[in-house]
Amino acid sequence: MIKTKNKKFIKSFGKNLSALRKKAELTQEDLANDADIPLSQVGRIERGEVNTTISTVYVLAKALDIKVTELFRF
Amino acid sequence: MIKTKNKKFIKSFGKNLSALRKKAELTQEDLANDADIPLSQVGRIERGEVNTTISTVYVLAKALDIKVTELFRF
DNA sequence: TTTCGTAAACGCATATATGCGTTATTTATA
DNA sequence: TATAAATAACGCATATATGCGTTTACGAAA
Repeated sequence: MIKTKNKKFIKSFGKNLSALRKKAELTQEDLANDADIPLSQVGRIERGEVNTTISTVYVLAKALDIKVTELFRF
Repeated sequence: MIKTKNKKFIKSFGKNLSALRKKAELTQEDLANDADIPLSQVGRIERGEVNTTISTVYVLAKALDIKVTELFRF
């Protein structure tokens, strides 16, 4: 059970990821391929449905060619 | 199965957390209490044994009174 | 050595992220 | 409108993070 505050944090993270992905002009599928994770997972993360792990954050940052810290700048 | 590169990332995260905790002059138990997570979990994260989630990173940052991005500055 | 504080290292159950599909639904484009 | 592209929303199995407790190891101080 995720606490209310954390749910908001996870939602914000997803929104930020979505924005950064679009800024990079990538589709969810592109990002999924580049990060080598399932497309469905990218969707779930962006929608704030899952409390993703730091290793996934790492591969997403790599694929977006940005620093991990950028994904948390919101 | 965590990839080699990611294992290094997780290890680095743990080391950084440990350093920031000590800088805040907190024991693992203090941090666990403040972040409201099990003591055993703090240990596992610091040793790089687990690929922790962003919500745990969030509560750790809160407890340490630092920004989430600081935990990824390494 | 003995005691104490701290961290490591267990075991085990439960919740949930992930991985891999498939099927809607929405959005954009011809 | 029709078609395609992109995303959402499923289902389900597996891996693993978490939660909680206990035990062991280790260093420092008495």
